[in-house]
Amino acid sequence: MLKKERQAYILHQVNLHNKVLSSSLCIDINVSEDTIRRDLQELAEEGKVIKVHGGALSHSFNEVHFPSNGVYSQHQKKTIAQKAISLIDNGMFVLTSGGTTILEMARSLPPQLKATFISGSIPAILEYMHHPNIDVILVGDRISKNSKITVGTEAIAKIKQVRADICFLGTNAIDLHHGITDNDWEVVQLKKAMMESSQKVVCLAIAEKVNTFQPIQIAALEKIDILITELPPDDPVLRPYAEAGIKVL
Amino acid sequence: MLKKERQAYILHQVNLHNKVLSSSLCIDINVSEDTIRRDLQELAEEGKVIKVHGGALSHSFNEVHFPSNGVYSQHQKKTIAQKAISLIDNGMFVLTSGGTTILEMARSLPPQLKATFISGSIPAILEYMHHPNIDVILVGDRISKNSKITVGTEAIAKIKQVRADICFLGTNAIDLHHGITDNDWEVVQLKKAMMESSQKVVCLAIAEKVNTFQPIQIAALEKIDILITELPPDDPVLRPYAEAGIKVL
DNA sequence: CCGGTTTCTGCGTTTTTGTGCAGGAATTTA
DNA sequence: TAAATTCCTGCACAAAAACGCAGAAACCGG
Repeated sequence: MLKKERQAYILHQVNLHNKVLSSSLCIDINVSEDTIRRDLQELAEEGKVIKVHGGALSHSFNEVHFPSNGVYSQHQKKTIAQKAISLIDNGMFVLTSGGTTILEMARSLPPQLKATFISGSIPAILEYMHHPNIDVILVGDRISKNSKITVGTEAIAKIKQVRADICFLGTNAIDLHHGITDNDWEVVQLKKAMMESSQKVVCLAIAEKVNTFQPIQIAALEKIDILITELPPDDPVLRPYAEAGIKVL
Repeated sequence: MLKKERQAYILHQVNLHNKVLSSSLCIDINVSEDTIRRDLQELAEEGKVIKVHGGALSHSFNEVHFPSNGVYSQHQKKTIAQKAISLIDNGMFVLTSGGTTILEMARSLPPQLKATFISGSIPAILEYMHHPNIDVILVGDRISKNSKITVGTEAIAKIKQVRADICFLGTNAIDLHHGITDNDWEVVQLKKAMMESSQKVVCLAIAEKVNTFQPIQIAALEKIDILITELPPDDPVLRPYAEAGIKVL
């Protein structure tokens, strides 16, 4: 069998099934694994397949277009993300809400981190999926198109079954009187459930949102364990929160 | 034997078998390998064949190689998508699996369609989410990074609770003996559940996948109500399926 | 018919290409 | 952490290609 012919066959298989194992290929066409590996390598260099350990993947399937740009206050959110990540250890169960700050965190997770992330936020899930070592649990239910997150009783029931180590909430508004607040009733229900299911509750908020409030309360300040903003922990704006017993990072 | 005559013969062979080995040719026409090689070279320069190490390939062989848009067989899949969409009416509950064919269908849904779509496939969900009038139910559980779909007992249990009107399966392999088959155990479990929960089962498969099979069976042919390919319904390849009682579109 | 030229073909040698194998490194899995 | 795959590197060997060359056939104008 000719080399080109073989490669065409491989490419065909990959496109048909979206993936292919080198072991099965070398039985199929009866050549050594080395030959297959070299073929896959060439095809990968030409950009026709994606080579992975043990085989190859179709290019088309793996390219999920994700809108990574144009995030509001991206720099601040990156700072917040870094602080948040320092709270995550290997083996942890992590609950996260949606929101661009969470998204930024998801993108910044170190590749060697092994943990389990649970979320109903589609954009966040997309990011977690790209991570090599993270197990992803998706919370199902009806999808709210506005917030791109699953909402509803099913979702809440599922979250309540979880016993997570830590929970990260992208926070829309936080102040001393009202605690954390939001403007979407369904999302509020969800976040409440998330807080109940976690040992530790972490709020991520850019400084702009500190000392603002929204119509619906998620929880009082006392329920929050840690508050993360892009400001240094000793910033005067944050002083009252620290005094209220919240650990400020 | 004249040179022209020889080249005509070679060209004929190439077009007939899509490939040709210089070694077999030189036994065939009883000339030295050099002569054959020179002939092939000329034919290649004229663009009539593609010369490779050890022989030559027909041009058609190589043309199918890589569609620039990224999705393999996109045109066929668009055709399939159109046929599939004709089965969906307003108000229906629709279950869908994952796969690029389903994705193509999701992209082609008419904007005025009002229906409820249920799926665990992340790429499909992304498409449904962009649709103005569709309610989207996401099936939750652990995410399989390979197939970008939720798998596991929770997902299966949720699907079994559903009573969908119709179920669209992206099909990896279908043949008369084995029915529909696949190579990912978890995905198979999921598809089984989907079939059980639906009034009507529709298989979407490009013609290439018809009359092929994979290691694990999803269901026997009898369980399928409708089969959609890009071919016209009366294509001889599909005749046996129609005779087996499947409605072929 | 005849030199001279061009084209075609085959042969021997040198290069290049393709393939498999052995070992050790790296990565995955139990 | 240990065992098992899989991957990579260098190597050897075989097949094929490239190259130069020479003999043979065809072609051609006188």
